Amino acid sequence: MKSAEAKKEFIEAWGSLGSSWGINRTMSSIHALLMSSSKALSTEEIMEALKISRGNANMNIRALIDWGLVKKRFIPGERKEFFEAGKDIWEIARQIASERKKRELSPVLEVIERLKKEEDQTDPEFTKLLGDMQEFTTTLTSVMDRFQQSDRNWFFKRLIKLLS
Amino acid sequence: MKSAEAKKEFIEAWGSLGSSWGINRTMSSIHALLMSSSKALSTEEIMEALKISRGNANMNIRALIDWGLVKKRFIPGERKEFFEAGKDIWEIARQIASERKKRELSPVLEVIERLKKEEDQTDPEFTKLLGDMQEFTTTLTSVMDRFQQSDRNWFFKRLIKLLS
DNA sequence: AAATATTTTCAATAATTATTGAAAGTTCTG
DNA sequence: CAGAACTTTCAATAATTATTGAAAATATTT
Repeated sequence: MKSAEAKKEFIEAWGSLGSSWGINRTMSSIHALLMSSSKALSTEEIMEALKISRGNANMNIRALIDWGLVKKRFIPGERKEFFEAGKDIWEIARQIASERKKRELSPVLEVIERLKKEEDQTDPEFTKLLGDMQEFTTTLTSVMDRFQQSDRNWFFKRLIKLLS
Repeated sequence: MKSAEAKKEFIEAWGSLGSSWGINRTMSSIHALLMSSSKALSTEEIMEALKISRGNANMNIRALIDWGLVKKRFIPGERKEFFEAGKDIWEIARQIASERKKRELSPVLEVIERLKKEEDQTDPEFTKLLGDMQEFTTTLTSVMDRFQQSDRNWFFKRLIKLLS
């Protein structure tokens, strides 16, 4: 299979993955396109490759930059902007985990924490549920924070140890 | 704050959480309702509590059963079905992780694996990306499998150790 | 087996989310 | 600073996803 064809399939698969996890399909497609590209691409090239409008391309490129997954790249002599994605898969995973935690986990955890403090404990089972959830998320958050702070090797080594 | 009010907020928060992670909001709301209920509920009670139609209630209850998060409960003397959700948060997390992996991760990983085998390696950077992804997902899958198989205490203890 | 209770299905509709494209805004160049 | 190149915004529209409600199917009782 030709590399170009494989890239297309990869872009489609990555787009579906994002889509099924609540992320705009175009956003993840652009991300996949840039990850699999050997050079930085302009908005035009992205529009062309994915057959999308300028507005759509622009919005989703901005979102990717906002997520810290894509960076602008200035090319000497060129007037327009070029974009490139990081290719270190551990760094990418770290970044996505971090952003999702910030955007789509923390707000809910804050609600649970507040309810735990404020609810009148009429139903002991419900009180227990809130307590257990807090304990669980505290542990999970610690793991994720370690993952965030750590360099790849540290976390990797620990993981291997955990699995042995 | 009254327990009933806290439960309502919890249901809303859990619904939003599901929604932002690509899960039907009604499905997660029903799950939250059942988790926070001290007794098994009938379809009517769920419809009433969440102000949803019978069809919607039925479909999402089935989905929750399919995900292994909710079970039917027969109540002596009652003709209709009652439903209850497991309340062990570690078990719930394990179940959700397992289902999501099966439904929304594995299909993509299969594509990546196939591409890695079949692509012609014209672009070394792209070949590396596929390889790195496979390595990453293999590690992640191992961790998740351990999490699946393990009892709570085993994983918990290891996690504490990992963090210390 | 007819009447009744309950569950399931699914076409129609509603609600949400994504996309377009053109106008407005910005930055650069001669 | 005028014009050209490029980027951003956003109202209109399209596409997708969720929900309803009533009919069909199934199960239970008399």
